[in-house]
Amino acid sequence: MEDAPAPGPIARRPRGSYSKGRAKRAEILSEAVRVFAESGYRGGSLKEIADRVGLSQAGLLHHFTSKEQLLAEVLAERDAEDGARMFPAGEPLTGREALERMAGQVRRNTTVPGLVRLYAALSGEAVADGHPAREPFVARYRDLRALMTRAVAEAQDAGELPSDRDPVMIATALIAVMDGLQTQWLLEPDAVDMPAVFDTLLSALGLHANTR
Amino acid sequence: MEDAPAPGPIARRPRGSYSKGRAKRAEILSEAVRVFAESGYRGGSLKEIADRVGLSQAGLLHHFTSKEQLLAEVLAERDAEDGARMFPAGEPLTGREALERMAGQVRRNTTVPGLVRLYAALSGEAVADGHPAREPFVARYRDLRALMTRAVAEAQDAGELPSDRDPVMIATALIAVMDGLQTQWLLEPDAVDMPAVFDTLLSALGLHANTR
DNA sequence: ATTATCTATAGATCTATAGATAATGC
DNA sequence: ATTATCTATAGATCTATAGATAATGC
Repeated sequence: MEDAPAPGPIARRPRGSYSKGRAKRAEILSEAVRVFAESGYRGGSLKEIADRVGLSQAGLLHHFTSKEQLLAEVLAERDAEDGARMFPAGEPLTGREALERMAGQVRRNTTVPGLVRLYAALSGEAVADGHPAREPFVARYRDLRALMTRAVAEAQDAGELPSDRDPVMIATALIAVMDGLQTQWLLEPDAVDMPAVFDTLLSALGLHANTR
Repeated sequence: MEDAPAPGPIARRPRGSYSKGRAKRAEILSEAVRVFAESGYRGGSLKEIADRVGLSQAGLLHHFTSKEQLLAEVLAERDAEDGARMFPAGEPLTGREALERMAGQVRRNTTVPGLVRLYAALSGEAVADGHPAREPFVARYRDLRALMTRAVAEAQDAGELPSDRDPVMIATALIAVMDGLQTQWLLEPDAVDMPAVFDTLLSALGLHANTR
């Protein structure tokens, strides 16, 4: 009805962010990863993040309307990036390949302690009712279980894994090992060889080492 | 030299706590478990604990000199209790028995979500440098790995597990699964059957179901 | 007399908002 | 003109301590 640019008070239209703003926003996101990794979401303060990117705390909140929104964007960014690495869209993997990607991720994790810390810290908090990371984490595990369950079932069909086990159980266990290893490794890196443990488990489960 | 009750100013000697005090102290400890389980150590406040046991926050600090000391006592108490259940002193277990105790603990965990939450929340925070729970957690995992490594090696020697795998790797993996399952289960209890996953893994690893 | 609690308070934080000023780009 | 920042501040917390009062038990 009144769609035409009404000659009302003043015709103002948003111009969008400047390039300087976009750069600062990205900088904030990556520094937020570090701070949340070190102190968790509750423990990490906006002031700490702001200081590290050279802004006042109020200046930071110009880019993100609340601490919660900042966390949401951090999680969305990490999920997109990590997911893309493990299971690139448009590149269908065989079951075996998916399992090997998972092992590859475990190997890679040893080189990015910061990100490992982020997930360890956040998942610990996220189990609390009403925590802003709870829903994202629920969804993440749900997806991951579905994905890995399919991979395990496929590997079984291809005769690369014994078929007498419920793929859901095996998939859930593999994800659990991956997570549990991170906690032990973060606490005592020299005492826990994450990739070795994971590979040992895969082969103990009967994944026959072909190319590996 | 001056050991005799010096006739100094006034001969004062501490009398120890009254029974009412000891009871309150125990009450505080068990409520602290709940609060730390719900909100973690950082997120859990002394006021919340004090309210629940019917004390003022300052009144609570009469029994524990600091929040950190309260946490230390919570951890010490839980460790003693949980450790005693899994590996009772003076009752030597065979490797197989130790593995079955572990499976039993996984089963039991499904009945005590509060305690599971406590460990999930605290281990997430504990990976941070300087966190008061860090050292206790490092020690706990170190001990647990040693214990389970011995159990796995023994089970191998007894021919109940394939012997071609490094017992340290298997032990570390089993502990990791136990922990990782808790996170997934806390987030979506109905989607994760912890005992079933753990049992499936044990049998997939070749632990032949005798009595089980 | 000693322990158990309370009220009050100091001293730190923390997040989010209001309102001003500086920088950027149609 | 709009975006990017800043300073200032409201309003909540939080832990720990000081100093008073109430309860307990040699």
